[in-house]
Amino acid sequence: MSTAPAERPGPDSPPRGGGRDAITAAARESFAERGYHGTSIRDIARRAGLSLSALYYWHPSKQHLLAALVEEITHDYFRRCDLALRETGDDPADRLCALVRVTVEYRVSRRVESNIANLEWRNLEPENRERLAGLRRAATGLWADIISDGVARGAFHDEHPDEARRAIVAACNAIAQWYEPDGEITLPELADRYAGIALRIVDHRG
Amino acid sequence: MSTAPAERPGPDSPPRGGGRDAITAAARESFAERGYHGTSIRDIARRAGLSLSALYYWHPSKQHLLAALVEEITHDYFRRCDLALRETGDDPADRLCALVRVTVEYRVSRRVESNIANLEWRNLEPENRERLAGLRRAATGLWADIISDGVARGAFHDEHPDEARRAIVAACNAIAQWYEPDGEITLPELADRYAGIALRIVDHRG
Amino acid sequence: MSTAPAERPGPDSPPRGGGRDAITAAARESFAERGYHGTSIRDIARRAGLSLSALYYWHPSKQHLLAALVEEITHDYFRRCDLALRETGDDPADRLCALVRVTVEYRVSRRVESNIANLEWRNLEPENRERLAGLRRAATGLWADIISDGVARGAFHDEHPDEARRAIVAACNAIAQWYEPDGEITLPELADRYAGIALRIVDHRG
Amino acid sequence: MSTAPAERPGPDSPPRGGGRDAITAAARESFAERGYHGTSIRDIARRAGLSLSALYYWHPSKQHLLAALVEEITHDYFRRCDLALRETGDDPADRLCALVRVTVEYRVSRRVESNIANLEWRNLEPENRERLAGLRRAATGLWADIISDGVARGAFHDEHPDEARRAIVAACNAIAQWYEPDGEITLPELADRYAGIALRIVDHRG
DNA sequence: TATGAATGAGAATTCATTCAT
DNA sequence: CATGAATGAATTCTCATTCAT
Repeated sequence: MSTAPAERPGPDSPPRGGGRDAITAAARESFAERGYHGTSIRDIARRAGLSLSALYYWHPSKQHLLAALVEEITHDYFRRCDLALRETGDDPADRLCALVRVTVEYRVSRRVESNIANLEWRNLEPENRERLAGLRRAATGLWADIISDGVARGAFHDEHPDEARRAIVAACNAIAQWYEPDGEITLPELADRYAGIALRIVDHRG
Repeated sequence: MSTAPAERPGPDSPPRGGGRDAITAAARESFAERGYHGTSIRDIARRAGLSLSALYYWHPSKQHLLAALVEEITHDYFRRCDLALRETGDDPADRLCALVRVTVEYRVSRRVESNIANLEWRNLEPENRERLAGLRRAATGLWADIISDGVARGAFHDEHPDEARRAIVAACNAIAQWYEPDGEITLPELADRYAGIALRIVDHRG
Repeated sequence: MSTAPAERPGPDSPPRGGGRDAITAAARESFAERGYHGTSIRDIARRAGLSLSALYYWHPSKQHLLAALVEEITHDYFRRCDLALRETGDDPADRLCALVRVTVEYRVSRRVESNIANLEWRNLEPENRERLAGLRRAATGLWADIISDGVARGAFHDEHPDEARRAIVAACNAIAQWYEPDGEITLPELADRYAGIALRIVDHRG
Repeated sequence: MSTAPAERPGPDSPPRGGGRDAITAAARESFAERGYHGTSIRDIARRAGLSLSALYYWHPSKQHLLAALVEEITHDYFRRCDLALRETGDDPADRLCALVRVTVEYRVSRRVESNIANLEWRNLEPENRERLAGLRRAATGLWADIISDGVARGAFHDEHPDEARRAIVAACNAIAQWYEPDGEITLPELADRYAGIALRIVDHRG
């Protein structure tokens, strides 16, 4: 209810007239390209094809725009993780691979969003940051639980699960920074490779 | 002795001395804390305890300040890598571990600098970015060469050296973002753990 | 169907009557509280529980809203003065007291309106101000006539009737600025006291 | 030697041309003419013959400008009252007349300032208002003490000293709103008339 | 009658930068 | 070496107002 409509009107091209969505899309792209402080609300309005004031009709402030964006992205990512894990059995390796897969897929198919969530977090005002901190911790927990479970069951042999988790997450997150959409490597293939990397990091032994 | 403002920063940043160093230190901290665009030149001057004009005496512009910082950091990091590799034999595993070690150490002991080099790169103006791009590529080359050598020699068995390299580098870089100086883990211990992670990523088999 | 815009729907809409009156009442209160320029048309609409557009349906502009208010207040006050004097004999002291009484009563029972008429006069556009200037002069004339009549008849002995008039009017007008509705003094008592003050100012000798 | 920015103003201000004083003078005139909210900082800057930014070099905000002005005026007025009373004997009638005289003089010779202090008080932010509230109360106290002393000594016979005080003060304050500098009446003469009015209000009997 | 969506002008304030001294 | 004073452009945000529906 709070942000974008449930129905997505399409992946791109803000059509004139869809005020709110055009602004959100423009903000997303601008923040991703130049960062929060590097983006002026004029940039956003221009990109959305609207006036400066229209922006304020839909959003109370630039900060609110960022917060709404980060919130939506964070929820979206978390929901996908949750869903993927629900469809996966309880084998730790399977679960780790599922989480890696969904993350890689998200970083690739939602590059722009991923970079915002990863890089602009620090530009949230404390109030907004705190509101989302719980969700962030929950996402961390998804990884941590799988890894500690794998270690407990003897599937993973890494002795430093925190470092393993951080390394895996950092590697996956970085994808959004270097991935070029027209590269030759396919998404499933990339996901496979990162799943392999993750399994090796936790020292999985079949 | 030249007194011209273009002089190189000789000693290793004593926190507050005379003009130039105070400014550089203040800029470093400010950029790291709030990002380039989130920092005003007044923030820097205030932090340095100097007037705005003093800042312009030493540096022609805010962008120049960033460029100088990024340049220094990039050179410094690269020099350390180079040095470490020179003191290491030609065993790929040894070399990979050496590079991980020096990187982890840098990310921890120069957290602030690491974050600037990693996050503010995109705020360099094209001219400055291009001037440093070669050095960046060279650093990438250090990792790539080691890995491809290891694969060639049969020490590493990973089939996707580019992904392995990116994963290792991303994991190491991320340290600067989460490391807390007063955490209980020691630096050598941390370096060991990341060396292990790296070896597993490239699928090293002793 | 797009989501609600930034501004909250405002759950506590005042139970005011329909459109026009709600707007007038809201404008009256807002102008009194924060002044004409300190009040935005949005403040008024919000207070009236109506949309911005509804406001423009009833009033062509913010300035018109002020002018209408001042006009109504000025007429209302003048009518009361006129009425009171009509019901009073031709004894100057009686007439002066009657005018004081009606003024005090107005300043107390219509505090908000009194302050608007007194303080926001200068924010009328020249056209509106001129339209009401005659009425203002007429009100001044009521006082002046009584006083000069009293002097002529030997009832009042003040030698400076203009200053006397101004002092009496200023004293009465100021009531609207300090009077607290829940104070212990009753309105008739207050009117009596000010009547006494006025008589002393004009140096009335029974 | 000019004062440091954003600090206290010098005692003498009006000479136009030096940044700080020009701004203060321009703000004074603008606020008096159109009120705080009716004045834009552009108006002030234009009037001062300076750029918008110069204004912010000297004053941190528009509100600060108002607060500084009101503070200076209030102090100045109070100081004069205090001084005048110190030079006056302890006869209540003499003291009341002295206070009236100094007030009338202030309202006439500092019309602009008087109107600001009287009309823009409500546009001070709570913090600033509270800081000055004590001084305001002290000024009220000067009047109240004299009147209650006069009543106690049997010099004044008014039975409602609060109303008397308010009426006198309101009458004096209003002068700033109607007085025209080129009117034919001289200042001492005006002061005499108001002293007479005041004595009659308190029902002074020689 | 009313509203939702939009706008251009203008609000206060901050920006990086300059320059005489 | 360093500063105090200033500036024009840009910043975020609010204003009164409009108009199709």
